Parts: sequence; structure tokens; C-alpha cells
Amino acid sequence: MIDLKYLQNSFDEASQKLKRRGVDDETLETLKGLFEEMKRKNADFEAVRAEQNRLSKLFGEYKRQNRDLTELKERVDSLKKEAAQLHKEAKDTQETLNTLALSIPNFPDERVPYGMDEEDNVEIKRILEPGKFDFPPKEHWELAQENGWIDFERGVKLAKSRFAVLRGEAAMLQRALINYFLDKNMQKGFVEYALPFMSNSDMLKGTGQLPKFEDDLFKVCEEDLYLIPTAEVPLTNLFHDEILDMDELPLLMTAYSPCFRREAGSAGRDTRGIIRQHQFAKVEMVAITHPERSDEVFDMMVQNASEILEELGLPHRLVELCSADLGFSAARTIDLEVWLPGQKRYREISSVSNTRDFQARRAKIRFKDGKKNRLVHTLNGSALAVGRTIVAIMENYQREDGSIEIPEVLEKYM
RNA sequence: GGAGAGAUGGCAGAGUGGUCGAAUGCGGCGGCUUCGAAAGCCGUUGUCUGGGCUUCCUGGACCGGGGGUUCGAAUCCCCCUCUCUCCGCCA
Repeated sequence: MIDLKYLQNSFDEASQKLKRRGVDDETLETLKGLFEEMKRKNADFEAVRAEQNRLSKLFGEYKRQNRDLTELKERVDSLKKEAAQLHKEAKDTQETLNTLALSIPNFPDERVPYGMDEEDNVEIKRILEPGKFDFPPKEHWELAQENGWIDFERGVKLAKSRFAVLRGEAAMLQRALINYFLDKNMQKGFVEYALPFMSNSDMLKGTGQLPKFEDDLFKVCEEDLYLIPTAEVPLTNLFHDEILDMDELPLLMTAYSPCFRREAGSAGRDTRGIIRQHQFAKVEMVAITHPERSDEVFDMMVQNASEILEELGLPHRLVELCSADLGFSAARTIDLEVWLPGQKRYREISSVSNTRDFQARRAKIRFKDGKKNRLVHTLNGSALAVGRTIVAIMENYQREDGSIEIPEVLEKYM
């Protein structure tokens, strides 16, 4: 959630920033108006309630002194009525305000380039040259077929479309990658967690998936539980509604999890292969930092993901997302895109975001700075998406006969 | 799934209608003591939010969540959620 005080005090600046993300001035005017109205109504209510409290205290005294209570009761009764009315109004306004505020995306960082769509993302650098092939490289689904690695039909039979089954070496490769990624992250100081793969709605509100993006989630019937779309949700919310000690920051956490996404708006996209599945494996990094240190941790996380790709021998590039392509909670995001020789293009394999205090405010994650409680910064990033890494290895390590080499760093994991 | 017990501050745990934002203990923080430490002693110590003459003063809200009774609710009533114990079932 954005800082409403900041919106109130620096409206022009704030609306300028959000306009770049497609939030119109009218919405922001409404939001600001509601905020001010809420404050006013609260003040009105509190004044009446203060008087009511004062008289109620008197009541006890009068009674002990055996004084006549009729007049006092009348006065406090009418105050009570008035307070109830004002309280209801204040609460209604608060709720309207809340609903609207929860739907506003984060302010983009000053560094974020302005853009209309993903075409306006800015490439920062390329790491490793794409390899040369003496034969036309195949796409991963062909290779999957030839090697018996992925069973698409039976995945669909077991669940529905966009589910697949990994078999034999492919399944082993997935297991190897998970272990390799976790080891790498731990070397960088991340602590490994094993987490619930379901979260309740409060947690999903904390990280920003709810209430706006419910359609993207799988919900468990009859329970207030959702399958997690990323381990970012449970990792970040580990410290939901907690006040941390400043000297335990930064908290660096990593976890493997399956990720479940309905891909509601993606009908028809990437229908072949396992680029876009309802369930995929991912190893996630999450950091909870002091607000002044989130930038350096961000760089470290991008560096870490890039290093892993480099060790795997996978050519990739870093892309700074433009304002239009930023995720809802992110102030800044760098995507890592891996080269797929079969598709002859770069595809997202990791995404590192700094949400600054946006999630922290929603999830109430704070730290003690002297006497004051301040909001932390939260960051998340994949290191890496396992399914897409398998795709990348298949396409980059394919031989002319269709067989697939295993990257050297993974040998001890297989 | 059946039966019962419970949910209070960082933790433990009192509080059954007003003077309770809440005893006490532990922990934390500050000080005294000490060469230093431990022990001991003294003091301090919840969160959110509004206002003000903004190292301080002051209003409101919060005792799992929601509603109700009452001039007044942590305390009484109703609903929900969660936790624990026992039994059953089960990886």
C-alpha cells in the first residue's frame, strides 16, 4: 500500500509518479479526498467520544455520592447516540478508502524508465554469447519428445491443460537444480526455509496478490486458503505483523516451492511446452532490509541470479523494466532473460524486485529504530525458476542427435 | 470426525462491571555497584492513530475476530476463527 500521508502532502509529485503506471488523476483525487474525509470524521467522532467517556466516569462518582443521575444519563445517552452515528460514518469512509488504497500500485523508483509496454524495457547488459549451432536448434518440446523427458498428454490427463509430467533424467534434473540453487543462495547468506504451500488471505493481502488479483490464484474450496503463486508470499509474511530488532536486519531467506498460477489472462500464450504452466518449481530469494540498505541488497540479488546462470553456462541479459511493465507491488524490477536458441529469443527466467515499504506497510513488518517503529523494505527474486531453467538447458545444451548434455556444475548433483 | 479446555502485553500469568492499557514474574533497556562481569538494588519498558507551544503534553482505538447488553465491558450474552488435551482415523 502506498503512503497516504505522502499522497496528501505531496499530491502533485505523487500523482506524477503514479500516472506513469496508468493510475489516473481522478482516482488519486478521490483517494486523497477520502483520506482527508476519513481524518475529519475520525476527529469528529473522537471529540464526542471523549466527552462521553468523561461523563461516564462522572457517572460512577455521582452514584457513589448518591447524587441524582437522571440529567447525567440523558446527556450521556444523547452523546452516545451521536457518537455511534459518527463512528459508523468514519468507519464506512475508512472502508471505502481502504478498498481503493489497496488497489493502487506502488510508486516507481526514480530510476525506472518511462514506457508504454514491455517494448520500452531497457537492456542493461548481456552475459555470455549465445552458442553457435552447426544444425538448426530445436525447441524444447521437440527435444522433450525425443528424449522422453516430458509427458504432456499424461499431465493433462492427470490434471488439465498446462500441467506436465517430468520423467527420468528431466525429473532428476529438476531435483538437481533445486539443490544447486539452494546451495548457491545459502553461500550468499540466505537461510533456507521449508514452507506451507498454501497461504491464507491475510498473507496474500500482505504481499499484494489480494484483493486485486484473486483470479490469478487457485483457491481451496471451503477454506480461507490459496495455493501459493510464489514462495515470496510465505517467505515475506514470515514476519507479518512483527517488529524486528534493527540488528537482525537484513533477513535473507530462500526456499524452494512449487508455484501455482491460474494464468487467467494468458489463454493461448505459450501453449506448447512448459514455459507457462499452472504449476512450476521455483527457488525464491526474499530479503527484509533496513530502508537505506535495500538498494545494495537488490544489486546483490540480481548479481546472484546472474552468477548462477553464468555458472550453468546459460547466455542471458539483464533488463530494467519500464514503468508500464512493473508488477503491482514493485518499485523497481530487473528481469533476467535467458537465451533460448530454439525459440531464438530471450525469455524471462528470473525477476528481482524491490517493493520498498509497499509490502511492509500492508504486512505491517517493522523494525525498532531507537524508540520509533519504522517500516522495513522487502525484496524478492527468483534464483531461479526451475522449469524454465530446464527449458534453457535443453535448448542450449542440445546436440545434433537430439540428446542433451548436462551442465558441468550439475554433475555432482545428478 | 466425537468430547472437553482455552485465546490477555516479547514470553509466562493475574484480572468476573467503573479508579484497568491492564498486577506480578521473566526478558529487554537505562542507572548504581565493580578493574570488568555475575549477583543485588533503583528506574524504565505494548501497538495503531489524531491534535498541540513536538526530546514533552494531550485525545481516540486496541485484552483472538465480529455483533449485542450497559451511563460504563478484558470482565456479561450471541456468532465465528484458531489453539491445546483425550478418543477415533491416518502419511
